[in-house]
Amino acid sequence: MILSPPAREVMSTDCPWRDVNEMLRLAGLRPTRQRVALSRLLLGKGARHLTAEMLFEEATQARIPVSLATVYNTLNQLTEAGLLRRVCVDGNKTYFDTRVSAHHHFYLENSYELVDIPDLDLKLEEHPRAPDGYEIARIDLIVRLRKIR
Amino acid sequence: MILSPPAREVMSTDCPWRDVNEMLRLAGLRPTRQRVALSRLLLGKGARHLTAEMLFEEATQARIPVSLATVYNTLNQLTEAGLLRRVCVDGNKTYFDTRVSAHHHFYLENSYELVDIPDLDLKLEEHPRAPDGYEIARIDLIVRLRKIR
DNA sequence: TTACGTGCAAATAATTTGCAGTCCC
DNA sequence: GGGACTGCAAATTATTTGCACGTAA
Repeated sequence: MILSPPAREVMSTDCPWRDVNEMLRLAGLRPTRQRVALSRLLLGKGARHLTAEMLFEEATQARIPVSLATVYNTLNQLTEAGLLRRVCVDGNKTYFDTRVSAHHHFYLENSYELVDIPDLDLKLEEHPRAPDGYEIARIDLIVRLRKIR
Repeated sequence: MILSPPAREVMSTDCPWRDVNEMLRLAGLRPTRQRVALSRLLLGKGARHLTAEMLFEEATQARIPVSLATVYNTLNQLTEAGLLRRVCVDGNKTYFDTRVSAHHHFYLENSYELVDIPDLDLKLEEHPRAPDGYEIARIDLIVRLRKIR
């Protein structure tokens, strides 16, 4: 089930209980303890880029009892529902981005961090038209950065 | 060891024996049976996008006795040497691109195929400047395509 | 000769899945 | 109460590595 953008906008601004519950319900997911807790961690503080392992770690620190498998499942379900976006950087780790609107990324090769590129900095390319018979599903632009010296 | 662009240009245009041998030697790799054979498959016919598994399959069909591990090792060594470029599309498969100069890709989501975007079709974006202290290592642009209907 | 390569099988790493028990509606 | 969800452990997939043997210089 795909959530329409406006619905998402409202829900993710901050993170009071009812909103997360409702968000999950709208996404067709039962608001269980684990899902609610993970959603709050994810969406409670602006744009974030997390791996499953990172979120699991955070949950553990926050004394939220949840298994790694459930973290994976939840991330996949929220992605499915359009509440998260999968970002692939280097093949051996999958990042999940809490900002789902169109935007691009810097990848810091030294620290393995993913950072949003401010829209202002990017007068977007006239992107190529899709070949006949195809439509553009999405455009991923990743600028890989390396520390100088 | 990194090969300078001009050297590469010359070597990869076609694929006579001596050139591949020399190419490998210049890259600091001993031109063994397997490496020579794999290099010819890779570089013998224009731009290609292959996974290790695909190359292994091709080698097997061509009666080239080589192990999957050696295919992986060779791909990594050639990438290291700047003769191939790693492209990450969806996290669970690594593609190797035989074209190492700057260019971008279409990814066909239905067939899991990677295709070069003709340079003509892409008036390149004024790409964002790197933040202070960083330099741009590389820019990856992937336009994901989906078949219409 | 001798260091570098190769093949195989075993090791890793990230992620998924099967299933028995648990919890929301 | 019943189906959806969770946790655990086992399975999968892509890739890497250790080591005995082979081969190019």
